[in-house]
Amino acid sequence: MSKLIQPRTLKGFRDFSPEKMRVRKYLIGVLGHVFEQYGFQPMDTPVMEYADILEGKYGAEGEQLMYKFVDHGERRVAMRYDLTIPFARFMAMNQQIPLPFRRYHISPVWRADNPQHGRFREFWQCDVDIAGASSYLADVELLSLAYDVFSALRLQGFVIRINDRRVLNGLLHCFSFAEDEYGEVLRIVDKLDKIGVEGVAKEMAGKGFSSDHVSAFLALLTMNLSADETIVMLRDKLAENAVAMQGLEDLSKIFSLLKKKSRGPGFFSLDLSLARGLSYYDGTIFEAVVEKPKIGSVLGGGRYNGLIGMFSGKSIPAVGLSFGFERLVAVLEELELVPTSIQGTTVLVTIFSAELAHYSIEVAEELRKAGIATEIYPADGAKLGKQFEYADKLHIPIAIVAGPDEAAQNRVTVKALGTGNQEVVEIVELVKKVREMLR
RNA sequence: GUGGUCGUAGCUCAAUGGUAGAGCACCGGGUUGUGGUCCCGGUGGUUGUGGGUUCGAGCCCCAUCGACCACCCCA
Repeated sequence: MSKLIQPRTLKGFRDFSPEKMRVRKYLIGVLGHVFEQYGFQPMDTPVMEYADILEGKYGAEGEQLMYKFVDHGERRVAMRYDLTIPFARFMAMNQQIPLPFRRYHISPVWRADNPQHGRFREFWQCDVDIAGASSYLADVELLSLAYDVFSALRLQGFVIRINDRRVLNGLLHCFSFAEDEYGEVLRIVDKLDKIGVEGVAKEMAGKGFSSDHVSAFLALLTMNLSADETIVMLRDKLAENAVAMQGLEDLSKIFSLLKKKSRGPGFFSLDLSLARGLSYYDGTIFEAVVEKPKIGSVLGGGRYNGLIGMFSGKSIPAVGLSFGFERLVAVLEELELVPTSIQGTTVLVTIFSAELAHYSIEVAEELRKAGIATEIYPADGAKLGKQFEYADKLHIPIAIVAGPDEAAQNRVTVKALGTGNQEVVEIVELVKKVREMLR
């Protein structure tokens, strides 16, 4: 006898039991449904790409987390790190596609990050993008879609924060930060909701930024104003910066078009302190958080007008959202928002004996033809009690007994496990009776 | 990648450095045409893995794998 191999899974990689898969399938279903309501089409890309396709797009930190290796043909390859870069590559390779192009993509990506709650090395992302539309109207479509997704998932409180990199850059310029400092400043500012104004001020002082500029800048970012008031205030401040003004006007139109959505369970917020880490965003940026549980952002996104051009040489404006699939799964599980009606088997047909197995199979066929998910107990010697127990454990709502008494009269006993009520019915009445019991 | 907490039966957890246990789950019986409750009995462990210290290690030390937490970064 050879030694047992220790069963184990790689750090940050998981199995999905049927129970876990049920939640995931539900989420995929809701997401896909809303996306297709908005006209987005599904697509997929390979899990591996040539390394140089992905390299240099995610910053130095991102690059360290990328799974890279040399394949059997000596090619330098990398595992998909997100869904946006492969999409950009796809667009560059498929220039016959009519623009604007809307697609969605729900697939796993890989990052060699240290795992934590709701954070894994293999995890699913869910991207929705519109390529070939530079207008704020594309942004409005996506933000409206995000709102509808969260509503469809029955999330009670959520905030979709919106900002614009052009506005942010304009402000950084106003406060005399040098252009090569923007990235670092924004990275620190992004922690505002986590470490507070003082924490950010302290960290920026630590990096040697003059405290006058920093405190005035932070005061502006954290002013407690409505979106409209913020825009009015900034029009004044950014008047001489054409690029920033363009961003501001886009924000203005976006907010005015989204106004009527905010009467539901969530709202949109113009948040000047929202920065987002990824470097390819160059216009609007988005992020969504749920009120509970505290799990970080469940959605990120923004405009990346310059990205696709890196592959095609021809600039194609684009804007997209990336839902945090794993975090949404965690939210649904913790808030118990997955409908219990999403079951597996509806009916278990018991096997009375080997001699009567054919009768049980006939009964099961009848139910399956009617679209009722039915399984037969796969053993011809098990006691009925054991078979009922099995049905009960799997929360199968209905069990059928097809014994000699029933078979002799072309009947079966149909039992609702929940109430314990049972009835003997003719085979021709079976489907009707089962449907009735399910109500 | 850095720092910390933890790892004992399928699950949740006990066990002064001195005989590895409980509850639940599982299997069998009470109940050979009916589950959930109840009663009785039973199976189950190289204590994550590999070394070391010790007369003796689940417990102490080192390494390693994994989970979680804080950084980093992000979904």
